Amino acid sequence: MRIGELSERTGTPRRLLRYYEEQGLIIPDRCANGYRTYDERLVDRVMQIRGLLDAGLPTRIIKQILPCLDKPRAIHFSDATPEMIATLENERDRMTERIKCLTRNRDAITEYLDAVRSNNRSDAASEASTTS
Amino acid sequence: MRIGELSERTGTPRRLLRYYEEQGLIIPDRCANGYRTYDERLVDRVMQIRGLLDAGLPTRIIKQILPCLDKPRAIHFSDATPEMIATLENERDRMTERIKCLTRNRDAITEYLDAVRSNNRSDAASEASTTS
DNA sequence: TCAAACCATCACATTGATGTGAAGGTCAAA
DNA sequence: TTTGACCTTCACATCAATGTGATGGTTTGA
Repeated sequence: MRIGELSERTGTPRRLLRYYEEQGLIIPDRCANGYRTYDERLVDRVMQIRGLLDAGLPTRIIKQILPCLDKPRAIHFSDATPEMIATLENERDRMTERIKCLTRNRDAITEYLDAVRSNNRSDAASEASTTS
Repeated sequence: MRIGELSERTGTPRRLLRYYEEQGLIIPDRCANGYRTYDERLVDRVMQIRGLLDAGLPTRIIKQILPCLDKPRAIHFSDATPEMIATLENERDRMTERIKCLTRNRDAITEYLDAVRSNNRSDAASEASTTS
């Protein structure tokens, strides 16, 4: 598919698809006229990239971890230098921290919302009992 | 405590502590000479802010959700306008998405690391059997 | 009392992710 | 064959988070 379709299907501005390419996150083919042409699988890949960006990872890191997330992965064992492994372990730990932080705060929001809701219910109840 | 100590205890540059204040995330007192003075509790608060920033939330959103994460929270019910509730529900959902994305990818990294390790083990084993 | 180590404000720079638009090539349909 | 909807590259702009440094006031200890 061409860039327009990928853009529509992933909800990503064309500008950013080119940017991700520039950052080495995706590598489209080119057809004879110079147009980029994207493999079907890049739809998921782009959404994965967007999710990771939204979760605070910079493209530099995403580029490093992306190749390790594919199966079959035997192909990528060559990347597994000790430095790379250390990087991955470090990023995994940072992601775990992020998950903890997000979970904690999300749960607090949920709790707050529950409290507000039950508060409103009792408001409504007492109002009903005084106005009727 | 003053800004230097808070900076040390949270690992946060002074510049950023002032920035967070400018964004309305923390509100230090001032002593007579104009120096900022921070409550003990702001240590945790700053680390919470940093965690959320690192997890991809912008200060604008952090500012909105922070007041709802405190207990006792009865004080903050006044903030609970319908728009605020909608915002919170929306942010909660986005956080859930982030958590899912991070978890999925972190688990994939873990899986990759496990695969690499077992691969290295079998390398070592076969090398041992051929060289000894 | 003077130096060192704090603090203040202000301002300009940078970086990463994005927005926007110009100038021009390609292609399909009227 | 021309129009409109694609595509290309290039460049400049913006925004949030952060770095850095200038300039100057305050406090503390030798």
